[in-house]
Parts: sequence; structure tokens; C-alpha cells
Amino acid sequence: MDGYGQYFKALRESKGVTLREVERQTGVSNAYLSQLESGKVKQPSPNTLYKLAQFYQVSYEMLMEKVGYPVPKSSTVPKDHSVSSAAKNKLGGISHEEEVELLQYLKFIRNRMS
Amino acid sequence: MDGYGQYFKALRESKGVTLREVERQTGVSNAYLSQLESGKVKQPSPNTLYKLAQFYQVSYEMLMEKVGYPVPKSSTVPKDHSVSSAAKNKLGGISHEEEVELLQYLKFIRNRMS
DNA sequence: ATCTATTGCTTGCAATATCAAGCAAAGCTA
DNA sequence: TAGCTTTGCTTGATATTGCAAGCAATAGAT
Repeated sequence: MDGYGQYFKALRESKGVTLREVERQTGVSNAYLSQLESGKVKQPSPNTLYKLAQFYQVSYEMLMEKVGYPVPKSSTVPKDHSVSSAAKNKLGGISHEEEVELLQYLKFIRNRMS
Repeated sequence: MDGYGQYFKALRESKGVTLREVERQTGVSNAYLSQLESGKVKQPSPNTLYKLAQFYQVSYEMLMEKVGYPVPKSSTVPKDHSVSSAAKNKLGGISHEEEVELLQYLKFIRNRMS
């Protein structure tokens, strides 16, 4: 019943980067990132979300939506996601949990060559 | 180098409502609203901005931009404003200060009949 | 003139965002 | 085995959001 914490963690691991690497590139402290990924943060500021969105190459609006901020075009159907829109369209609507799982699998695949 | 405080105050006064009336209709405390209008608040949360945007009938994105949050379509030209877009287009680009002034004049006009 | 309600404002407080510093476990390297 | 580094995490501190309560000034009503 936590939240988007796992999502951020899955995102990072799918990229195979460390907390400190994210810190270096975004300016967000590894301490905070850790709390973020373990669900100890309620609503990270838009500023922080923006940095993460850029680093992870996901939609800023989507992150805003995920943490519960109101978004301009508040449709019931989320607009864009980490797993490419194309994939999403082919897969049809997927749930949050499914997305996390896909990301974890992505990580597995990417790590298979090393 | 104050901020958007005056803008919110001008907005409210142009509508001729009290702090407590805004509180009643938005759920944002009059205490906080007062601080907001006197520049004692740095970055009100998107949640709060959204409530105010709805009440004042201005663009939520525009408010986000005004308080310094990153916005999806970060163009150098602000998208929409309190004074109708149409008016804006006719007037051409207007500055923040000009906008506040226009709102104050709006207030004057509206209050002339009472 | 006195009481009452309204209005804007200040203040103290709880919750939260965010970080710097440090810690334990795990991995290298010699 | 002993050291050095990396990694994720916890903790203490600081800043800020946002509110409840209360205060001073003003306006109305009687």
C-alpha cells in the first residue's frame, strides 16, 4: 500500500545506476532519493520531480500525476509513461504494478550482458 | 523583487472578496492567504495553487509558472493570464506589473456600481 | 457610546521536504 | 586477512508549507 516509491526504484535499477550517480547528475541527494524509493516521502516538489523526469527521461506531467498533484489535463487515462507510449498502446492499459514489473524485467534483460 | 504576492492580492480584490470568503470556498486558510499575498510564502504547493486557480478562474499552469515551478511547455511567453487571452492578444505582451495594475483598475470599475 | 461582527494580520505549532554526515554491509585489491 | 571503496540507508538538523487561534482596527447596529 505504499506508492510510487517502487516505481522510482524500478526506474533507477532499470537504468543500472546508483543512488549517488543520480545525485551527481540531478543534484538530488542520495539520502532523499533513498527515502523517496522506500515510500517515506509524500509529495516531492515539482522542482525535484522535474530533475528526475529529465534524468530518467520520463514525462514530468506523468510524475506529477503519480505523486498526486493536480495536472492540467486531468483525464482518467494517464497520458504518457516510462515504458514507451507505443508499447503502452500495443499492450493496452497497464496498471502501476504491471509497469513496475516491466521495468524490473527490463533491468534483468539489460543486465544479462555483463 | 517581491513576487507574485501582489498579483494574488490584486486578483482577490478585483473580485471584491475577503480573505475569509476565499477560505470558505477554497479551503485555504485566511492566515495562509494573507501570508501568500504579502510575499511571505515561497512556493505554495500545486494543490493549493490548483484550488486558487479554480476559484479565481485563472490557468493553473500559469500559476505554477508564476511561482517558479517548471512547467511542461516552458515557453518564454507565458501561456494564459487572468485578464482574458483575447485582451492580452490585443494588448500585446504585458508585464507582470502592468497586469497587476490592470486588475486594480478592473476592481475600480467593478466597484463603481454599488 | 456600547456591543458585535468583520477583516486583515501575526504568531506558535505540526507536518513535511531536503540535505549533510555518518554507518553497516558488501565488494575489491593487495 | 587487512585495508579501501562503493552502495544503500538512517538520523539529526534546517527550512517551508499550511493551519488554528487570537489580536487590533474598522464598520454597523441599537
